[in-house]
Amino acid sequence: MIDLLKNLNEKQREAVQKTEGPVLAIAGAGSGKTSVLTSRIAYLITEKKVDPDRILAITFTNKAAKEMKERIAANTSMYFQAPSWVSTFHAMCVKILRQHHYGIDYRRNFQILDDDDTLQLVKAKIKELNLDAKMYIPREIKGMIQKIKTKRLDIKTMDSGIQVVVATVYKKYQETLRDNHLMDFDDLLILTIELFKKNEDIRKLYEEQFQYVLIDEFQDTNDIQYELVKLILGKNKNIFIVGDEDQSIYKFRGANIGNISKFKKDYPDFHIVLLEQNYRSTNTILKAANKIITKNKVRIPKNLFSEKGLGEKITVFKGTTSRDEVEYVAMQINTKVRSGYKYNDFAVLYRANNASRQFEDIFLQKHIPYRIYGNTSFFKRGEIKDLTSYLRLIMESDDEVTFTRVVSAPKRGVGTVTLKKLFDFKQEQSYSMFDAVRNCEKAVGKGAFLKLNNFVDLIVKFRSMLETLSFNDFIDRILIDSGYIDSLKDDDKKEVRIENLMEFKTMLAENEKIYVDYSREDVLMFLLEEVTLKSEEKNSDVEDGVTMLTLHAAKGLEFREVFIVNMEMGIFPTSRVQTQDDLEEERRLMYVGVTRAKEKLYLTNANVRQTFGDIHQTVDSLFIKEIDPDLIEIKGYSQYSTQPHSTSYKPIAGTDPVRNERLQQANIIKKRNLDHYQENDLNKGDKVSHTTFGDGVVISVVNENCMIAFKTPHGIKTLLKNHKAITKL
DNA sequence: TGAGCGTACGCCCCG
DNA sequence: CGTACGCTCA
Repeated sequence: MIDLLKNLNEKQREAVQKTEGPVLAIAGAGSGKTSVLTSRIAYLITEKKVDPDRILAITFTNKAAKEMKERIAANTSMYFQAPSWVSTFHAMCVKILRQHHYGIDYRRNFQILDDDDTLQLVKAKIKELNLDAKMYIPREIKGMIQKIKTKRLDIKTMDSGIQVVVATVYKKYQETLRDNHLMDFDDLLILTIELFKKNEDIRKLYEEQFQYVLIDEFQDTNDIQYELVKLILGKNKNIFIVGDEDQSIYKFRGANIGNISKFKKDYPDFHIVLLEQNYRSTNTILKAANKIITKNKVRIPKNLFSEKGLGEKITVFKGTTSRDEVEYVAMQINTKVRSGYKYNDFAVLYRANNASRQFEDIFLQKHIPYRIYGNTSFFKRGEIKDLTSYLRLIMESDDEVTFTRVVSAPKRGVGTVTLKKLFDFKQEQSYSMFDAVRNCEKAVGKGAFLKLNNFVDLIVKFRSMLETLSFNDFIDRILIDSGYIDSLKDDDKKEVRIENLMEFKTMLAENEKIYVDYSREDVLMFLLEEVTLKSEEKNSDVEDGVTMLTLHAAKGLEFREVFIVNMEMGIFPTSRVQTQDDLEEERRLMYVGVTRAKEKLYLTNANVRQTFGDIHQTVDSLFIKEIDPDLIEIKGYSQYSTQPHSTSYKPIAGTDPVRNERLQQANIIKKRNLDHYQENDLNKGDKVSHTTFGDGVVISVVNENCMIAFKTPHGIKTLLKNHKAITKL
């Protein structure tokens, strides 16, 4: 037990040992937050003799949950089992809802729709309402629906313009989900809240079970998550929350930094612990991070420091092309590995998942082992979606989205018109999907009726095979008997698709061995759940490899050396930034990225980049300029070098000089329109027009910001003065 | 009514 | 460059 506290400083120890009552730990980046959390749980189990099952620990990602479980197990040695309630909010909710599904009138095997599925559904609803998808963009409507749900907005008050449309689509969308025993990610939380509110006895069960509740990354919880926590706690006050406002990066999904203040109000007798000392990074890195984050106006001042000395300077590298950038990263890694570093010591961080591609290509070429975290692209591949949809349909017959997909893979001569008739008929008669098919002859006509019934016969046949065949044989039967494999024969990506399907099959087979005590239907249910809820970890079998991940996914992790790549305006910060708030969120993301590095930080970009098939000249990320130049050394073709531009440029080893020259000489380099930035000469009283908010009047201009009053429903907005969306009238 | 083909359009993060 | 949708033809 003494071991447990030995490696902690005084503040950390305090956070571990203050087990009773509400505790708020403000934990700066690298302040040993995970150690505190795991030590606290281990301390509760070993010292306070708390039953592991009576501890609830909520993490933000599945990866964090997994890591925490492992560390607790290590800390408590072999004597105690790790708590089974270490999970994300969503995973916890699924567990509760499967158990008490009857309390909210859902079937036990309800299905969870992922983002793509919900987008499809929103599209379908927009079409159903005969709305113009050009005017009402499905993506945006979906975003607004999500906002209604996470912010608990009252749709009755939505009575102007587009809001009426959104409210209508929302109602339809929600109806479809409920009628078909489907949930989106927000529903998992909302329905758990509903379950607890409707069934006090069930809520009480959990209040009594969980004696100790711990929540990580509290600054990124949203309103419904807060509500849920309150319900689970009830009268219980043993709540431990950890947070850092500077690392709040999930506003886009409803995260509310205000939840920390709310906590203080709701639990006025809270005990606060400040973890300020950083144990991770050199002071060069911390200075850069501090400097960047102080540009944010909305924050509590805080300064990270460590005892690690200054360390190496931050390297800023600008390649001519994006290929140069990638080659440089690869070269740096290889050089260092030759001098004794491990591939594990490096991480490549990017703003968007698609950036991983070019790194994958070059790493493969140069035999640099890597793994990619948190990329769901494998499960989003068409063929994998098709197969999982088959599995869903075999288990859950009422799902319109899935039915639509499977009935056309392969094509069976059933199209949109027939399906619309079928679904309308189903709705009218309140039939289940399969019952609707069996009785729809009058509604859809004889030909379509036969086709639909043949299809349902097939699915029913598959269902009967589930209990008798191994997963391996089961999947083979589905792929062959459905004609799916045959339909791929003219596909030029046939080999890759089949390879992917086989990979998925192997995954199922492996899981089959784990869940031996469950019915096969349950195993399938768990697997589908996992596919939806958890993101893949590609190439996880690599023992020593470079980690590639998004800046978001990097939160909570650390590496000896970190490359933040594609540091260009429009990529990072993203071109979607419109308001000062948006920009501050991007800046926090930069702060998170910078503070992942222990010893050395690289910021890289390229002078020209190909997007949408066009080659553009890029502009450096403003975050580079926010770092004190004394902390930086410049490498490569760079606008910062003392002899600006091409005079100082020398082709980098391993690149193709001919290609570079061609790029520079030929007249194919189009000036990028500086993304979304332009000089706007705005003054108080000016009339302006905004692409999203319409006409407005400038109320004030302060530095790079301006306040503009728009017509209802937009009202007064604080925007970036030089944003392209603004035009002076 | 469904499927195939051509055109238009898009830079996201997570559970 | 890639995909998703709309139009046209069978």
